[in-house]
Amino acid sequence: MVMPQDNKTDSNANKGVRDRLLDAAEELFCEHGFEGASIRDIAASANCNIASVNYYFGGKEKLYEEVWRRHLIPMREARIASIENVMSQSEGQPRLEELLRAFADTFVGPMIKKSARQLGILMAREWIDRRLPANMFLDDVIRPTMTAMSNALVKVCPGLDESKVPLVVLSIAGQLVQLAHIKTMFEQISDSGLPIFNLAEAIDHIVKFSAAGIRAYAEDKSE
Amino acid sequence: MVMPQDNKTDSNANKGVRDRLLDAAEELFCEHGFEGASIRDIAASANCNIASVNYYFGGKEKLYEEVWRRHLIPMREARIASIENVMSQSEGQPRLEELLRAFADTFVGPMIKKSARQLGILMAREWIDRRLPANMFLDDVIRPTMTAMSNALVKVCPGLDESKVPLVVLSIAGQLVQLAHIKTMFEQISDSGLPIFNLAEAIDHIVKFSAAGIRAYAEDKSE
DNA sequence: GATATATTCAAACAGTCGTTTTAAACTGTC
DNA sequence: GACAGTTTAAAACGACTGTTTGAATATATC
Repeated sequence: MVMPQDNKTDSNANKGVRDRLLDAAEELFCEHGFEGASIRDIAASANCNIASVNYYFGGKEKLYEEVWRRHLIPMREARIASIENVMSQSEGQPRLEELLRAFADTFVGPMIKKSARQLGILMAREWIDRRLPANMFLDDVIRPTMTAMSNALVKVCPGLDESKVPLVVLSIAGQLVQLAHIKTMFEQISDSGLPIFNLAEAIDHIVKFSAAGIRAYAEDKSE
Repeated sequence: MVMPQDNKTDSNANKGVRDRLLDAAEELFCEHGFEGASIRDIAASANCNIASVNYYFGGKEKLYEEVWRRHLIPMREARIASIENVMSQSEGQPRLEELLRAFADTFVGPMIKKSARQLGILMAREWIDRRLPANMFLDDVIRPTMTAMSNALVKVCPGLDESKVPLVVLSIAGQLVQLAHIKTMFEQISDSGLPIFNLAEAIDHIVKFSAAGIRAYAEDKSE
Protein backbone atom coordinates (compact mmCIF):
# COMPACT_ATOMS: atom_id res chain seq x y z
CA MET A 1 0.00 0.00 0.00
CA VAL A 2 1.78 3.10 -1.20
CA MET A 3 0.57 6.63 -1.42
CA PRO A 4 0.62 7.99 -4.95
CA GLN A 5 3.10 10.49 -3.53
CA ASP A 6 0.77 13.46 -3.41
CA ASN A 7 1.71 14.42 0.11
CA LYS A 8 5.16 15.76 -0.69
CA THR A 9 5.79 19.40 -1.24
CA ASP A 10 8.76 19.03 -3.56
CA SER A 11 7.68 20.41 -6.90
CA ASN A 12 9.13 17.48 -8.73
CA ALA A 13 8.29 14.59 -6.50
CA ASN A 14 4.56 15.10 -6.39
CA LYS A 15 4.31 14.89 -10.13
CA GLY A 16 3.65 11.62 -11.85
CA VAL A 17 6.35 9.72 -13.64
CA ARG A 18 5.12 10.92 -17.00
CA ASP A 19 5.48 14.58 -16.11
CA ARG A 20 8.82 14.06 -14.39
CA LEU A 21 10.07 12.39 -17.54
CA LEU A 22 8.90 15.28 -19.70
CA ASP A 23 10.62 17.80 -17.45
CA ALA A 24 13.87 15.86 -17.31
CA ALA A 25 13.80 15.23 -21.05
CA GLU A 26 13.28 18.90 -21.80
CA GLU A 27 16.24 19.86 -19.68
CA LEU A 28 18.59 17.23 -21.06
CA PHE A 29 17.49 17.55 -24.69
CA CYS A 30 18.13 21.25 -24.35
CA GLU A 31 21.53 20.82 -22.80
CA HIS A 32 22.95 18.00 -24.91
CA GLY A 33 20.71 17.73 -27.93
CA PHE A 34 18.57 14.82 -29.04
CA GLU A 35 21.41 12.41 -29.65
CA GLY A 36 23.51 13.67 -26.78
CA ALA A 37 20.85 13.04 -24.15
CA SER A 38 20.47 9.35 -23.43
CA ILE A 39 17.34 7.67 -22.18
CA ARG A 40 19.30 6.38 -19.22
CA ASP A 41 20.31 9.90 -18.19
CA ILE A 42 16.78 11.18 -18.65
CA ALA A 43 15.30 8.35 -16.61
CA ALA A 44 17.89 8.81 -13.90
CA SER A 45 17.16 12.54 -13.75
CA ALA A 46 13.45 11.77 -13.48
CA ASN A 47 14.07 9.17 -10.79
CA CYS A 48 12.42 6.35 -12.67
CA ASN A 49 13.27 3.26 -14.63
CA ILE A 50 14.63 3.25 -18.15
CA ALA A 51 11.73 1.24 -19.47
CA SER A 52 9.28 3.92 -18.37
CA VAL A 53 10.15 6.00 -21.40
CA ASN A 54 8.91 3.27 -23.70
CA TYR A 55 6.02 2.46 -21.40
CA TYR A 56 4.64 6.00 -21.36
CA PHE A 57 5.74 7.37 -24.70
CA GLY A 58 6.69 4.44 -26.88
CA GLY A 59 10.21 5.52 -27.65
CA LYS A 60 12.74 8.32 -27.46
CA GLU A 61 11.43 10.15 -30.53
CA LYS A 62 7.87 10.18 -29.25
CA LEU A 63 9.12 11.55 -25.96
CA TYR A 64 10.86 14.35 -27.82
CA GLU A 65 7.68 15.18 -29.70
CA GLU A 66 5.69 15.27 -26.48
CA VAL A 67 8.19 17.66 -24.96
CA TRP A 68 7.40 20.00 -27.81
CA ARG A 69 3.66 19.56 -27.82
CA ARG A 70 3.53 21.00 -24.31
CA HIS A 71 4.92 24.28 -25.57
CA LEU A 72 3.91 24.96 -29.15
CA ILE A 73 0.34 26.11 -28.63
CA PRO A 74 1.06 28.20 -25.49
CA MET A 75 3.93 29.80 -27.40
CA ARG A 76 1.70 30.80 -30.26
CA GLU A 77 -1.07 32.02 -27.97
CA ALA A 78 1.35 34.12 -25.94
CA ARG A 79 2.70 35.83 -29.02
CA ILE A 80 -0.64 36.51 -30.60
CA ALA A 81 -2.14 37.69 -27.32
CA SER A 82 0.78 40.04 -26.82
CA ILE A 83 0.28 41.54 -30.26
CA GLU A 84 -3.47 41.90 -29.80
CA ASN A 85 -2.92 43.42 -26.39
CA VAL A 86 -0.82 46.20 -27.83
CA MET A 87 -3.21 46.75 -30.70
CA SER A 88 -6.11 47.26 -28.32
CA GLN A 89 -4.27 50.04 -26.53
CA SER A 90 -3.90 53.67 -27.56
CA GLU A 91 -7.31 53.53 -29.22
CA GLY A 92 -6.15 50.95 -31.75
CA GLN A 93 -3.33 53.16 -33.01
CA PRO A 94 -0.25 52.42 -30.89
CA ARG A 95 3.13 53.62 -31.99
CA LEU A 96 5.26 51.30 -34.10
CA GLU A 97 7.80 51.16 -31.29
CA GLU A 98 5.23 49.82 -28.85
CA LEU A 99 4.29 46.99 -31.18
CA LEU A 100 7.93 46.11 -31.78
CA ARG A 101 8.71 46.09 -28.10
CA ALA A 102 5.80 43.82 -27.31
CA PHE A 103 6.91 41.43 -30.02
CA ALA A 104 10.48 41.52 -28.82
CA ASP A 105 9.50 40.85 -25.23
CA THR A 106 7.40 37.78 -25.94
CA PHE A 107 9.86 36.55 -28.51
CA VAL A 108 12.99 36.93 -26.46
CA GLY A 109 11.31 36.10 -23.17
CA PRO A 110 11.36 32.32 -23.58
CA MET A 111 14.92 32.61 -24.79
CA ILE A 112 16.32 34.49 -21.85
CA LYS A 113 14.08 34.17 -18.83
CA LYS A 114 15.78 31.66 -16.59
CA SER A 115 12.69 29.52 -16.22
CA ALA A 116 11.90 29.16 -19.89
CA ARG A 117 15.28 29.62 -21.48
CA GLN A 118 15.61 25.93 -22.11
CA LEU A 119 12.85 26.22 -24.63
CA GLY A 120 14.76 28.84 -26.56
CA ILE A 121 17.88 26.75 -26.84
CA LEU A 122 15.84 23.70 -27.68
CA MET A 123 14.26 25.76 -30.44
CA ALA A 124 17.61 26.76 -31.83
CA ARG A 125 18.60 23.10 -31.87
CA GLU A 126 15.42 21.99 -33.56
CA TRP A 127 15.91 24.77 -36.07
CA ILE A 128 19.18 23.24 -37.22
CA ASP A 129 18.47 19.59 -36.56
CA ARG A 130 14.90 18.98 -37.61
CA ARG A 131 13.42 15.98 -35.82
CA LEU A 132 9.83 17.12 -35.50
CA PRO A 133 7.29 16.59 -38.28
CA ALA A 134 8.39 19.07 -40.91
CA ASN A 135 5.58 21.58 -40.62
CA MET A 136 4.64 21.29 -36.96
CA PHE A 137 6.62 24.44 -36.20
CA LEU A 138 5.46 26.20 -39.30
CA ASP A 139 1.77 25.45 -38.83
CA ASP A 140 1.53 25.79 -35.07
CA VAL A 141 3.71 28.82 -34.43
CA ILE A 142 5.39 30.58 -37.31
CA ARG A 143 2.49 31.02 -39.70
CA PRO A 144 -0.08 32.19 -37.12
CA THR A 145 2.40 34.58 -35.52
CA MET A 146 3.36 35.87 -38.94
CA THR A 147 -0.17 36.71 -39.98
CA ALA A 148 -0.97 38.37 -36.66
CA MET A 149 2.18 40.45 -36.88
CA SER A 150 1.47 41.23 -40.50
CA ASN A 151 -1.98 42.61 -39.75
CA ALA A 152 -0.70 44.61 -36.83
CA LEU A 153 2.21 46.07 -38.74
CA VAL A 154 0.22 47.37 -41.67
CA LYS A 155 -2.29 48.86 -39.26
CA VAL A 156 0.30 50.60 -37.12
CA CYS A 157 2.47 51.63 -39.99
CA PRO A 158 0.34 52.91 -42.85
CA GLY A 159 2.12 52.94 -46.15
CA LEU A 160 3.94 49.70 -45.43
CA ASP A 161 3.47 47.23 -48.23
CA GLU A 162 2.11 43.98 -46.89
CA SER A 163 4.36 41.99 -49.20
CA LYS A 164 7.35 43.36 -47.31
CA VAL A 165 6.17 42.07 -43.95
CA PRO A 166 7.84 38.63 -44.13
CA LEU A 167 11.18 40.29 -44.72
CA VAL A 168 10.57 42.73 -41.90
CA VAL A 169 9.68 39.90 -39.54
CA LEU A 170 12.81 38.09 -40.66
CA SER A 171 14.85 41.12 -39.70
CA ILE A 172 13.30 41.47 -36.28
CA ALA A 173 13.31 37.79 -35.42
CA GLY A 174 16.87 37.46 -36.67
CA GLN A 175 18.08 40.19 -34.39
CA LEU A 176 16.29 38.71 -31.41
CA VAL A 177 17.55 35.19 -31.98
CA GLN A 178 21.08 36.47 -32.41
CA LEU A 179 20.66 38.44 -29.20
CA ALA A 180 19.75 35.26 -27.32
CA HIS A 181 22.73 33.42 -28.79
CA ILE A 182 25.16 36.17 -27.95
CA LYS A 183 23.81 36.38 -24.45
CA THR A 184 24.36 32.68 -23.76
CA MET A 185 27.80 32.96 -25.29
CA PHE A 186 28.72 35.81 -23.01
CA GLU A 187 27.63 33.76 -20.06
CA GLN A 188 29.95 30.94 -21.08
CA ILE A 189 32.99 33.11 -21.73
CA SER A 190 33.49 35.45 -18.86
CA ASP A 191 36.43 37.54 -20.10
CA SER A 192 35.48 38.04 -23.71
CA GLY A 193 37.22 41.37 -23.98
CA LEU A 194 34.18 42.61 -25.82
CA PRO A 195 32.14 45.46 -24.42
CA ILE A 196 29.88 44.35 -21.62
CA PHE A 197 26.50 43.34 -22.72
CA ASN A 198 23.30 44.82 -21.41
CA LEU A 199 20.08 43.06 -22.29
CA ALA A 200 17.65 45.91 -21.81
CA GLU A 201 19.88 48.20 -23.82
CA ALA A 202 20.06 45.61 -26.59
CA ILE A 203 16.28 45.33 -26.80
CA ASP A 204 15.97 49.11 -26.83
CA HIS A 205 18.40 49.11 -29.71
CA ILE A 206 16.52 46.46 -31.68
CA VAL A 207 13.25 48.32 -31.28
CA LYS A 208 14.75 51.61 -32.42
CA PHE A 209 16.80 50.07 -35.19
CA SER A 210 13.85 48.11 -36.56
CA ALA A 211 11.42 50.98 -36.34
CA ALA A 212 13.74 53.06 -38.48
CA GLY A 213 14.17 50.19 -40.91
CA ILE A 214 10.44 49.72 -41.28
CA ARG A 215 9.74 53.40 -41.74
CA ALA A 216 12.25 53.37 -44.58
CA TYR A 217 9.70 51.26 -46.44
CA ALA A 218 6.68 53.23 -45.39
CA GLU A 219 8.26 56.42 -46.67
CA ASP A 220 9.01 54.75 -49.97
CA LYS A 221 5.33 54.63 -50.74
CA SER A 222 5.06 58.38 -50.95
CA GLU A 223 7.57 58.70 -53.74
CA MET B 1 54.93 -0.55 -56.46
CA VAL B 2 51.96 1.79 -56.34
CA MET B 3 51.66 5.29 -57.64
CA PRO B 4 50.75 7.84 -54.95
CA GLN B 5 47.61 8.29 -57.02
CA ASP B 6 48.47 11.63 -58.52
CA ASN B 7 47.53 10.62 -62.05
CA LYS B 8 43.79 10.59 -61.55
CA THR B 9 41.62 13.50 -62.51
CA ASP B 10 38.89 12.95 -59.93
CA SER B 11 39.03 15.86 -57.56
CA ASN B 12 38.74 13.62 -54.54
CA ALA B 13 40.87 10.68 -55.48
CA ASN B 14 44.07 12.57 -56.13
CA LYS B 15 44.08 14.02 -52.67
CA GLY B 16 45.84 12.30 -49.84
CA VAL B 17 43.99 10.38 -47.19
CA ARG B 18 44.35 13.24 -44.73
CA ASP B 19 42.65 15.74 -47.00
CA ARG B 20 39.96 13.30 -48.02
CA LEU B 21 39.22 12.71 -44.36
CA LEU B 22 38.96 16.44 -43.70
CA ASP B 23 36.57 16.90 -46.62
CA ALA B 24 34.39 13.97 -45.65
CA ALA B 25 34.39 15.01 -42.00
CA GLU B 26 33.36 18.55 -42.87
CA GLU B 27 30.43 17.29 -44.92
CA LEU B 28 29.21 14.77 -42.35
CA PHE B 29 29.79 16.96 -39.30
CA CYS B 30 27.77 19.61 -41.08
CA GLU B 31 24.95 17.26 -41.98
CA HIS B 32 24.59 15.28 -38.78
CA GLY B 33 26.50 17.19 -36.14
CA PHE B 34 29.51 16.10 -34.13
CA GLU B 35 27.81 13.25 -32.32
CA GLY B 36 25.64 12.26 -35.25
CA ALA B 37 28.55 11.74 -37.62
CA SER B 38 30.42 8.54 -36.83
CA ILE B 39 34.06 7.89 -37.56
CA ARG B 40 33.01 4.84 -39.53
CA ASP B 41 30.81 6.89 -41.83
CA ILE B 42 33.47 9.52 -42.25
CA ALA B 43 36.13 6.95 -43.08
CA ALA B 44 33.79 5.18 -45.48
CA SER B 45 32.98 8.47 -47.21
CA ALA B 46 36.70 9.21 -47.50
CA ASN B 47 37.40 5.72 -48.83
CA CYS B 48 39.86 4.82 -46.14
CA ASN B 49 40.16 2.75 -43.00
CA ILE B 50 38.60 3.66 -39.68
CA ALA B 51 41.96 3.68 -37.94
CA SER B 52 43.24 6.41 -40.24
CA VAL B 53 41.34 9.01 -38.25
CA ASN B 54 43.34 8.19 -35.17
CA TYR B 55 46.53 7.75 -37.15
CA TYR B 56 46.39 11.19 -38.77
CA PHE B 57 44.54 13.24 -36.19
CA GLY B 58 44.66 11.35 -32.94
CA GLY B 59 40.94 11.18 -32.35
CA LYS B 60 37.55 12.42 -33.44
CA GLU B 61 37.75 15.68 -31.52
CA LYS B 62 41.11 16.57 -33.02
CA LEU B 63 39.70 15.86 -36.47
CA TYR B 64 36.85 18.24 -35.76
CA GLU B 65 39.25 20.95 -34.70
CA GLU B 66 41.32 20.50 -37.85
CA VAL B 67 38.21 20.83 -39.98
CA TRP B 68 37.76 24.24 -38.43
CA ARG B 69 41.37 25.35 -38.59
CA ARG B 70 41.22 25.12 -42.38
CA HIS B 71 38.54 27.80 -42.48
CA LEU B 72 38.88 30.24 -39.59
CA ILE B 73 41.72 32.39 -40.88
CA PRO B 74 40.52 32.47 -44.52
CA MET B 75 37.11 33.45 -43.22
CA ARG B 76 38.48 36.35 -41.26
CA GLU B 77 40.73 37.49 -44.08
CA ALA B 78 37.88 37.38 -46.58
CA ARG B 79 35.68 39.53 -44.40
CA ILE B 80 38.32 42.08 -43.56
CA ALA B 81 39.52 42.25 -47.16
CA SER B 82 35.98 42.81 -48.34
CA ILE B 83 35.51 45.67 -45.91
CA GLU B 84 38.82 47.26 -46.79
CA ASN B 85 38.05 46.85 -50.46
CA VAL B 86 34.89 48.90 -50.15
CA MET B 87 36.58 51.50 -48.02
CA SER B 88 39.25 52.08 -50.65
CA GLN B 89 36.63 52.85 -53.26
CA SER B 90 34.75 56.10 -53.81
CA GLU B 91 37.75 58.05 -52.55
CA GLY B 92 37.47 56.55 -49.11
CA GLN B 93 33.92 57.74 -48.62
CA PRO B 94 31.61 55.04 -49.94
CA ARG B 95 27.93 55.10 -49.16
CA LEU B 96 26.74 53.25 -46.09
CA GLU B 97 24.73 50.92 -48.32
CA GLU B 98 27.85 49.85 -50.19
CA LEU B 99 29.61 48.88 -46.99
CA LEU B 100 26.59 46.97 -45.74
CA ARG B 101 26.22 45.08 -49.00
CA ALA B 102 29.85 44.08 -49.01
CA PHE B 103 29.54 42.82 -45.46
CA ALA B 104 26.35 40.97 -46.25
CA ASP B 105 27.85 39.30 -49.30
CA THR B 106 30.92 37.94 -47.56
CA PHE B 107 28.92 37.04 -44.50
CA VAL B 108 26.09 35.25 -46.19
CA GLY B 109 28.25 33.87 -48.98
CA PRO B 110 29.65 30.93 -47.05
CA MET B 111 26.18 30.26 -45.73
CA ILE B 112 24.41 30.04 -49.03
CA LYS B 113 26.85 29.41 -51.84
CA LYS B 114 26.48 25.76 -52.66
CA SER B 115 30.19 25.08 -52.40
CA ALA B 116 30.73 26.60 -49.01
CA ARG B 117 27.31 26.36 -47.42
CA GLN B 118 28.42 23.47 -45.27
CA LEU B 119 30.61 25.85 -43.36
CA GLY B 120 27.66 28.05 -42.52
CA ILE B 121 25.59 25.21 -41.12
CA LEU B 122 28.60 23.88 -39.28
CA MET B 123 29.01 27.33 -37.80
CA ALA B 124 25.42 27.40 -36.62
CA ARG B 125 25.95 24.02 -34.97
CA GLU B 126 29.15 25.07 -33.28
CA TRP B 127 27.38 28.19 -32.12
CA ILE B 128 24.89 26.11 -30.14
CA ASP B 129 27.05 23.14 -29.27
CA ARG B 130 30.44 24.49 -28.41
CA ARG B 131 33.16 21.89 -28.94
CA LEU B 132 36.01 24.11 -30.03
CA PRO B 133 38.28 25.85 -27.55
CA ALA B 134 36.04 28.54 -26.11
CA ASN B 135 37.64 31.59 -27.67
CA MET B 136 38.94 30.21 -30.95
CA PHE B 137 35.96 31.68 -32.77
CA LEU B 138 36.04 34.88 -30.81
CA ASP B 139 39.76 35.52 -31.26
CA ASP B 140 40.19 34.33 -34.82
CA VAL B 141 37.05 35.68 -36.47
CA ILE B 142 34.54 37.64 -34.45
CA ARG B 143 36.80 40.17 -32.75
CA PRO B 144 38.92 41.04 -35.81
CA THR B 145 35.86 41.36 -38.02
CA MET B 146 34.14 43.45 -35.40
CA THR B 147 36.93 45.98 -35.12
CA ALA B 148 37.33 46.26 -38.89
CA MET B 149 33.61 46.81 -39.29
CA SER B 150 33.60 49.23 -36.41
CA ASN B 151 36.28 51.40 -37.96
CA ALA B 152 34.60 51.31 -41.34
CA LEU B 153 31.17 52.15 -39.96
CA VAL B 154 32.20 55.23 -38.04
CA LYS B 155 34.12 56.45 -41.08
CA VAL B 156 31.27 55.92 -43.51
CA CYS B 157 28.60 57.12 -41.16
CA PRO B 158 29.79 60.21 -39.32
CA GLY B 159 27.82 60.89 -36.19
CA LEU B 160 27.52 57.24 -35.31
CA ASP B 161 28.68 56.59 -31.77
CA GLU B 162 31.35 53.92 -31.73
CA SER B 163 29.85 52.38 -28.62
CA LYS B 164 26.76 51.51 -30.63
CA VAL B 165 28.68 49.52 -33.23
CA PRO B 166 28.50 46.13 -31.47
CA LEU B 167 24.73 46.37 -31.33
CA VAL B 168 24.58 47.41 -34.95
CA VAL B 169 26.73 44.48 -35.97
CA LEU B 170 24.50 42.22 -33.89
CA SER B 171 21.53 43.47 -35.86
CA ILE B 172 23.12 42.93 -39.25
CA ALA B 173 24.65 39.57 -38.45
CA GLY B 174 21.42 38.41 -36.86
CA GLN B 175 19.43 39.20 -39.95
CA LEU B 176 21.94 37.43 -42.19
CA VAL B 177 22.12 34.30 -40.06
CA GLN B 178 18.36 34.13 -39.90
CA LEU B 179 18.27 34.54 -43.66
CA ALA B 180 20.51 31.52 -44.09
CA HIS B 181 18.38 29.46 -41.72
CA ILE B 182 15.15 30.40 -43.40
CA LYS B 183 16.60 29.62 -46.77
CA THR B 184 17.63 26.10 -45.82
CA MET B 185 14.23 25.61 -44.22
CA PHE B 186 12.46 26.62 -47.40
CA GLU B 187 14.56 24.13 -49.30
CA GLN B 188 13.47 21.35 -46.96
CA ILE B 189 9.78 22.18 -46.99
CA SER B 190 8.62 22.65 -50.55
CA ASP B 191 5.01 23.73 -50.00
CA SER B 192 5.35 26.02 -47.06
CA GLY B 193 2.42 28.17 -48.05
CA LEU B 194 4.55 31.16 -47.19
CA PRO B 195 5.42 33.69 -49.87
CA ILE B 196 8.17 32.50 -52.11
CA PHE B 197 11.57 33.49 -51.02
CA ASN B 198 14.03 35.41 -53.14
CA LEU B 199 17.58 35.62 -51.89
CA ALA B 200 18.71 38.71 -53.76
CA GLU B 201 15.59 40.54 -52.72
CA ALA B 202 16.19 39.53 -49.10
CA ILE B 203 19.74 40.88 -49.14
CA ASP B 204 18.53 44.10 -50.74
CA HIS B 205 16.05 44.36 -47.92
CA ILE B 206 18.61 43.78 -45.21
CA VAL B 207 20.90 46.43 -46.65
CA LYS B 208 18.13 48.98 -46.88
CA PHE B 209 16.62 48.08 -43.51
CA SER B 210 19.94 48.23 -41.74
CA ALA B 211 21.04 51.46 -43.38
CA ALA B 212 17.90 53.13 -42.10
CA GLY B 213 18.42 51.63 -38.67
CA ILE B 214 21.97 52.89 -38.47
CA ARG B 215 21.10 56.36 -39.68
CA ALA B 216 18.57 56.56 -36.86
CA TYR B 217 21.57 56.65 -34.52
CA ALA B 218 23.64 59.03 -36.59
CA GLU B 219 20.78 61.52 -36.61
CA ASP B 220 20.45 61.24 -32.87
CA LYS B 221 23.78 62.95 -32.44
CA SER B 222 22.51 66.20 -33.83
CA GLU B 223 19.82 66.61 -31.21
C1' DG C 1 -9.15 -12.18 0.14
C1' DA C 2 -9.19 -12.86 -4.83
C1' DT C 3 -8.86 -10.91 -9.28
C1' DA C 4 -7.58 -7.97 -12.97
C1' DT C 5 -5.22 -4.01 -14.41
C1' DA C 6 -1.50 -0.70 -14.16
C1' DT C 7 3.00 0.29 -13.16
C1' DT C 8 7.89 -0.58 -11.85
C1' DC C 9 12.07 -3.05 -12.04
C1' DA C 10 16.44 -5.46 -13.23
C1' DA C 11 18.31 -7.92 -16.80
C1' DA C 12 19.36 -8.93 -21.33
C1' DC C 13 19.07 -7.80 -26.43
C1' DA C 14 21.29 -6.45 -30.62
C1' DG C 15 23.67 -2.46 -32.33
C1' DT C 16 26.78 1.28 -32.67
C1' DC C 17 30.25 4.13 -30.80
C1' DG C 18 35.52 5.75 -30.52
C1' DT C 19 39.74 3.71 -29.87
C1' DT C 20 43.48 0.25 -29.78
C1' DT C 21 45.94 -3.57 -31.33
C1' DT C 22 48.54 -6.43 -34.38
C1' DA C 23 49.87 -7.73 -38.69
C1' DA C 24 50.35 -6.69 -43.39
C1' DA C 25 51.62 -3.76 -47.24
C1' DC C 26 53.73 -0.04 -49.10
C1' DT C 27 57.57 3.59 -49.72
C1' DG C 28 62.18 5.19 -50.21
C1' DT C 29 67.41 4.25 -49.16
C1' DC C 30 71.39 1.70 -49.19
C1' DG D 1 67.42 -7.88 -52.23
C1' DA D 2 67.53 -6.20 -47.39
C1' DC D 3 66.32 -2.78 -44.36
C1' DA D 4 64.03 1.26 -42.25
C1' DG D 5 60.10 4.07 -41.77
C1' DT D 6 55.42 5.13 -43.15
C1' DT D 7 50.90 3.98 -44.20
C1' DT D 8 46.88 0.74 -44.58
C1' DA D 9 44.04 -3.24 -43.09
C1' DA D 10 40.96 -6.22 -40.36
C1' DA D 11 39.69 -7.50 -36.04
C1' DA D 12 38.79 -6.94 -31.41
C1' DC D 13 38.13 -3.95 -27.13
C1' DG D 14 35.04 -2.06 -23.69
C1' DA D 15 31.61 1.24 -23.21
C1' DC D 16 27.51 3.01 -24.50
C1' DT D 17 23.00 3.30 -27.28
C1' DG D 18 17.50 2.49 -27.61
C1' DT D 19 14.48 -1.12 -26.96
C1' DT D 20 12.36 -5.44 -25.23
C1' DT D 21 11.42 -8.98 -21.98
C1' DG D 22 9.28 -11.19 -18.08
C1' DA D 23 8.83 -11.26 -13.45
C1' DA D 24 7.66 -8.51 -9.40
C1' DT D 25 4.97 -5.05 -7.29
C1' DA D 26 1.40 -1.78 -6.60
C1' DT D 27 -3.46 -0.16 -7.36
C1' DA D 28 -8.22 -0.62 -8.03
C1' DT D 29 -12.62 -3.51 -8.48
C1' DC D 30 -15.34 -6.96 -7.04
